[in-house]
Formats: sequence, C-alpha cells, structure tokens
Amino acid sequence: MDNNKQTKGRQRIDTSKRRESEEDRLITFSKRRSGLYKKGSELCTLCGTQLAILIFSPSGKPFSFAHPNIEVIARRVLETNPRSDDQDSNGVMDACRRNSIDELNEQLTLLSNEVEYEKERGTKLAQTTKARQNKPLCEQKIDELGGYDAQKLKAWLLELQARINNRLEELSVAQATRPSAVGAIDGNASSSSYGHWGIHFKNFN
Amino acid sequence: MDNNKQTKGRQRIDTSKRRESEEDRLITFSKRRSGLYKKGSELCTLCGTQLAILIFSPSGKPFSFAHPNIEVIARRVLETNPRSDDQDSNGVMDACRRNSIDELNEQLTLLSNEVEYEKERGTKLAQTTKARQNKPLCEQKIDELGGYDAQKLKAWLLELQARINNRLEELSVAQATRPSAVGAIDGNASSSSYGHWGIHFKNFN
DNA sequence: GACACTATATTTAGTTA
DNA sequence: GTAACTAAATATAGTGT
Repeated sequence: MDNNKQTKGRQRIDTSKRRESEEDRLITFSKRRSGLYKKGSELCTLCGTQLAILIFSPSGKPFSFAHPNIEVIARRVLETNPRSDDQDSNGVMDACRRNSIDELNEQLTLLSNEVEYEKERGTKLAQTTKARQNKPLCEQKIDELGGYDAQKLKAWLLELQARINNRLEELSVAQATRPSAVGAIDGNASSSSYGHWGIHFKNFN
Repeated sequence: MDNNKQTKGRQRIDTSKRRESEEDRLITFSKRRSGLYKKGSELCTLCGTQLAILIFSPSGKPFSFAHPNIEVIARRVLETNPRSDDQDSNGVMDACRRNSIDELNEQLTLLSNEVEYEKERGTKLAQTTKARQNKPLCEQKIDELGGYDAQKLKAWLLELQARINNRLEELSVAQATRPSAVGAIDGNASSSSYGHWGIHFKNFN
C-alpha cells in the first residue's frame, strides 16, 4: 500500500458530523476558512456583490472577511436603531404589517414570544454584573469585563478595524480596477490574499 | 464537436474579473451563493463554529446565512453601540500594530472621537428628513422611507427573522445532535437545505 | 428562472518535509 | 505551527429542459 499510490489522496468525511479530534477540527477549520474566504472573494469579483463573513472559531476567536459596503449598511442600521432590536419590536411589527410585506407578519408574531424569553434572559445577565448596568459595553474598561464580554468587545473592534481598513483601502486603491476593496481580519496572523483583496491583521492576543 | 463529448464541461473562467454579461452574473451569483452557504454550513458542523454570511446581490437584495450565536453578539453590539465608525483610522491601525488587549482602551478612546463625528453626521442627515428625527428606522412607515432606507430596514428585518428562527429551531430541535441550528434567509424563494440546517424564507417583494 | 446534466476546474483530507 | 503534495471528492460553467 505504499508503492502503488503516494498518498491516499482526499478522503471522504462525513460533513454532517463534527470532527472528532480537536486537532482535526483546528486544521479543518483553518483550511476551510481559507476556502470560504476565497469563494467569497471570487463571488464578489465575479458578480460585483458586497459580502461579509463572520466566523467564530471553536476556541472563540473572531474571524471576518468583508467587501466594503456591507458594513456601511450595518452602520446605517446601527445609527438609526440605537437599541431597536428585540426588546419591544411591536413598532416594527406594526410598521411592517401596514406595509405590504405580508409574509413578515407570521414571523414577527412568533417573534414576540422569543422577545419575552430574551428579555428575561437579558435581565438575569444584567443582574449578575452590576457595573455593566448603565455603561455601554464600549465605554467600560477591559478589566471590568468578564471574559465573555471582553471577547464580544474584541469581536466588535475587530469588525470596526475591518471597516476602517476597508475604507482606507478604498481610498488608496480607489479608482483603479473598480471601486472595490476587501479587508479580512483574522484571529491568526496569516496573510494570504485573494485576488485584489486581502488585508489581514494580526490577532489581538 | 457534438458526437465525442456531450458537453464542454466546466470551463475555466477568470475569477479576477467581473462577469461580463448581466445574465451570467446572476446565474453565477445564484450558483456560487449556494456553494458558499454549503461550505459555510459544513464548516459549522465539522468544526462546531459560529458563522454569519451576509451578501448583497448586484441588484441590492440582501441574502444571509447564519449559525446562531453570531447574531447574539451582533445584537449586543447593536444595543450598546448607538453609532461609531471609520473616519480617521490611524489611531486604530497603530493600536492594532502594537497589538495587545490593553491597546483596546486606546482604541476606545479614539473611538469616542469617531462617535462624535458620526453623531454630527447623523444629525445632519436627520435634518434632511424630518420625520426620521425622533423615530427609529424600525418604527417608520415603509412609504416614508426612501428606497435606500427601506432596503436597509428590510435587511435588518431579514436578519431579525434569521435570528428568531434560529432560536426557534434551537428550541424545537434542541438537545438533539448538538444545540445547533442555522437559519438562512434569502432574497429569493428557494428552499434547499444543507445538512440539518437550512431554514429559508421567501423574499419580501 | 429553478433543475438536471456532464466534463472539467477547484478544493481539500491525509500525509510528508 | 506550516507549507507543500497527491489523489480523491466536490463545485460549477456551459448546456438543455
């Protein structure tokens, strides 16, 4: 079994179940994440779309890949909806119901139950960490944050970085091929690139 | 050339340039988006990661695919960070370069300036559209919104739906294989599924 | 305009350097 | 950790339905 073929080549794996070994998971994650980014970037170039991919590794590290304008929209949403979201979404329900988007109604009805659930859950969480009560996450000192929140903050900042650097890339590369640029932030310090995309940063830690 | 081979099979295309024909773009978009989702869902199952993919089609329709908890984080961010963003990213880049968790504080300081800027900008924008002043986007009537804003609202709602349905799926499928569930929302009314994921909704329009 | 097909292009599991 | 390498597994361009 070693003279005929040099390797076993790609083996089939069951994509419907989690990889057993931690190591395998990590390797697969790394390889496939790259693949996903590549696919994403190709989709962007080929079709001129905007794209954002967010991944959290098994160990909780945030990874992201994005083609600019997605986050512009995200920001816009963010700007206009200070804390819309769940938390009483009735206004939304009404607005939507009144406006021809009929199918949304059912979904939103289901929503209210979920909202209740989330509300309660949120309250509980809030009670466990007093200091958090009145300060937005972004204004707290890192030390005050539990590991979980810190992680989320990191994620957010990573996103922010991506956004900013996308903008920069846009400005510098600018008018060239097309007004396009993609920034990718990785939890790891790898730095391959895909086509004309591929701005990579190193991990925080 | 028609007796030997039935088809030309897959042809090589230049993935570094936009597809010429509008039709090709659409077809490629559709096919590759599916592929991307599939890859994404496989990555999730294989490695137990959390994932969110957002795409805006050439025509501006929002598409998304997500594995639950990503959007939990997104919501948190949304709740705690009314507005923030690019505009002068030098500080951030530097901090990034220095690269430690302590630098996050610096970034946050710089951030507050950004926030100020965005706030102003937001105010200006708000002045141009009176009705928007005090109402969050989500409470406005669709008719009052410009096409652009309406689109963003849709995107947001689509995300919201995804989130909700993820939760629902979690609750129902629950303890099974693992506490995992993915919801995919598409601008189109397709409804294939990937593994045990794949909740699809129809388009708004 | 979603599906099915088929031949080829591309990705990647397992392995080795 | 990581950077190839190889063979097999998948994805998909072009096509027809």
